[in-house]
Amino acid sequence: MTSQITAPFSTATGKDVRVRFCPSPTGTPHVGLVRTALFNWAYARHTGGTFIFRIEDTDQERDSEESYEQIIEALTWLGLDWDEGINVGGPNEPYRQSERMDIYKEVVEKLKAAGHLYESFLTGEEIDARNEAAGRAKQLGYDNSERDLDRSQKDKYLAEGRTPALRLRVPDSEISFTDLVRGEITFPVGSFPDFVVVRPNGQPLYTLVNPVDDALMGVTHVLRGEDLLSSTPRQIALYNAMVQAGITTCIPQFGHLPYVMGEGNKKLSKRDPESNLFHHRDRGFIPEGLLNYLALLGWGLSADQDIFSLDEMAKAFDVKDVNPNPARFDLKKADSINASHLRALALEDFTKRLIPYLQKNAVISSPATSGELEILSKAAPLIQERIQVLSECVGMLSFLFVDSSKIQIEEDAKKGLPENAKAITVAAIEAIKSLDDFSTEKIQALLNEVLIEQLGEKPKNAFGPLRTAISGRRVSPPLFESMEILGKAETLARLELFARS
RNA sequence: GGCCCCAUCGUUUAGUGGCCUAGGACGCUGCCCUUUCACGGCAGUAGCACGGGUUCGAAUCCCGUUGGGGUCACCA
Repeated sequence: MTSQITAPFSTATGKDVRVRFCPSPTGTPHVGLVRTALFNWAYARHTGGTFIFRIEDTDQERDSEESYEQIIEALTWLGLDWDEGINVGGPNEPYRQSERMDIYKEVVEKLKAAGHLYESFLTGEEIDARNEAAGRAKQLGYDNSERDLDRSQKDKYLAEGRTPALRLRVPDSEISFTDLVRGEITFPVGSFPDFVVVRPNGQPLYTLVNPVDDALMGVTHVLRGEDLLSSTPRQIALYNAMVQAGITTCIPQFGHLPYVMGEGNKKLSKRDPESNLFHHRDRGFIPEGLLNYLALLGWGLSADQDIFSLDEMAKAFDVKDVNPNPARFDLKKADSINASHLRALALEDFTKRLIPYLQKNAVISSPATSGELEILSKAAPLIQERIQVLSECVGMLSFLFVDSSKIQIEEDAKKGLPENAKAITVAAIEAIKSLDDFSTEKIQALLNEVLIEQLGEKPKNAFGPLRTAISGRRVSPPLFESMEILGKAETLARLELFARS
């Protein structure tokens, strides 16, 4: 039998580069998954190559249609477009593995005919038992003992009612490859046993289907998570068999992207809400910000620039520059990056993006009324530099959309107030009553004169109570602007309510 | 346990033998600006895991140690 890797690795560059994103539709999209999609996308765009989007739904137990749709929604929302695959088609249809079973059957036949696959009748328990009997460590797994089963033995098993799984005969040699992010990696002989590629019931497994589709779809660069690193030699062995069987011509190049870590020193768990892409969207990350931050987990545009656009990334991105060490998902930094992108948004765009968050929390109606939109258009510029994630607009702006009776004074807004808060408020009321031109400039000039000049209050003491009265919060948009938006009557109503409380 | 990967401030990164008494960003601290908060500006805090080599010279190359992570399925 063949025991060497003789197939060549892909040498594709530039427009010939073909990368893919091939998630399994299980659970909600994970930020690590998004990072993988992003790097593949960026590499395709950088090289001018092709980005393929395929779905690996060969696990009927765990796959769900809901998850499938969420993945598409995620990519669409993020703006990571693909050239070939789900919903857009292409020369290698279909792009859902569950619809490719006939193709796998054919490949399996070719592989069998070429002698690379053999029938394996032993069950898991029997394999364990054999290892125990042989004094062989259980972790070593299968012992390749059925490589050369003869006809009569097979018939005997068949007569017992057994059906065989199919295993790949792996080379008896070490396997090396040059990882795009880590350099040369070698696995010694015997690192892994012959592995199952088709279940006894004929169902092909990921171990077969993933490399087969990459081969058939002409994938030249496999950029994926570090967790797949140790299965790479197995896949190279399969590729080698496929090349020898005339199914494909070369082995793709591999690049293993570092983990996205969570708290402590563990891989960011699927159960951690911080791993959930939609959780971040709900908090108010915008695609620009989230993608920028995720890119920073293992890659950087330059030594001194953290903030960049998708386009800038695509221009500069090369897998070779990806850092191999695992990176911690740091929400504080992510927030800060997102805030920078929020500030960079055109005002109109920023305003539009606030609407769903306000609606979701019933701050404004859906669809929004023209009155609400008018208030929003005046209020949005006041908070664009004040929030980090969009959902903060709810707390910041809701006081502008209700009348005085609904204002609740938050606890921390009461804390720093001076003892004469009510006297100050009363003074402000008296002053404002006679003000006809209720504009920011006039309000500010007037209150400055009355409270600071005449009463001799410090600005902090003078305006703190008013802010609390108006917004119910310690942190709010600028005070005089807020008053102008509310109008004279509403402003007075709130101040009076506060003065009497 | 076998095998594989990883190792620069708290975090994320720059650094590919001399430009490094190690640079940026986030965080944190202080100051300035200021109607709170935020933004912005300025300043500060803090790191090459350890031990051997190689070299005139090492964060950078090699070996080892330690630490961390992953993987060893008829899941993907």
